[in-house]
Amino acid sequence: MKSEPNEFGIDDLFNRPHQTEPWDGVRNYQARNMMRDQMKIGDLAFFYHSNCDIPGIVGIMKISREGYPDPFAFDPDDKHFDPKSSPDNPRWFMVDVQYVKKLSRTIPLQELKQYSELEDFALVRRGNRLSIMPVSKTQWDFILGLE
DNA sequence: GCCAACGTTGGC
DNA sequence: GCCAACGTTGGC
Repeated sequence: MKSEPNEFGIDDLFNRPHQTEPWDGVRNYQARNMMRDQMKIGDLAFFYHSNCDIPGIVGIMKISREGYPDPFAFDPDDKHFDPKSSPDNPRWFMVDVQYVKKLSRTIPLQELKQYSELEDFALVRRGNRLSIMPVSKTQWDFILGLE
C-alpha cells in the first residue's frame, strides 16, 4: 500500500492513537475492489513510501478493519469528495490499518527492480500506478529476506 | 462505443 | 520540474 510520506508516512501511523488509521482517499476502482472484497482482518501489508527521496518499502502493517464506505467521499469540503458516492450507494471503500513494525532499513524501489524473483511483482512493473497491489507469499517472503 | 483531450501519478 | 504511462471524461 503506497502513501506519500509528506502526507502520511510510517511514522505518522506509529504515532496515531492505537497506531491505527483508515486508509482513505483511494479513488481507483482496482484498489477499491481489493479493499472492499479481498483484504481481511489480520492480513499483512507492506507500507510503501512514494514520491519521496528514496521510494521504497519501509514497514509492515495489518488490516484491522475490513472494507467499509469512505466517508470523505460524502463531504463536499473534502479533497476526495465524489458527488457520485452517497451513503445509500457508496462508491469508495477503505480499510483500517494498524502499525506492525518498521523494517530495519528502507528497501528501495530501485533495489527491488534488480531481483528476477520480483519481476512479476506489480510494484516494479513499468508505468504501474496502482496505490494498492497484491503481493504473493513467495514475493512477501523474498522481500522480508532482504531486510 | 470510439477516441482526443485532459488530469494524475510518481519515478527520475 | 519533466514527462511517460495511465485512467477518466465527454463530444460525437
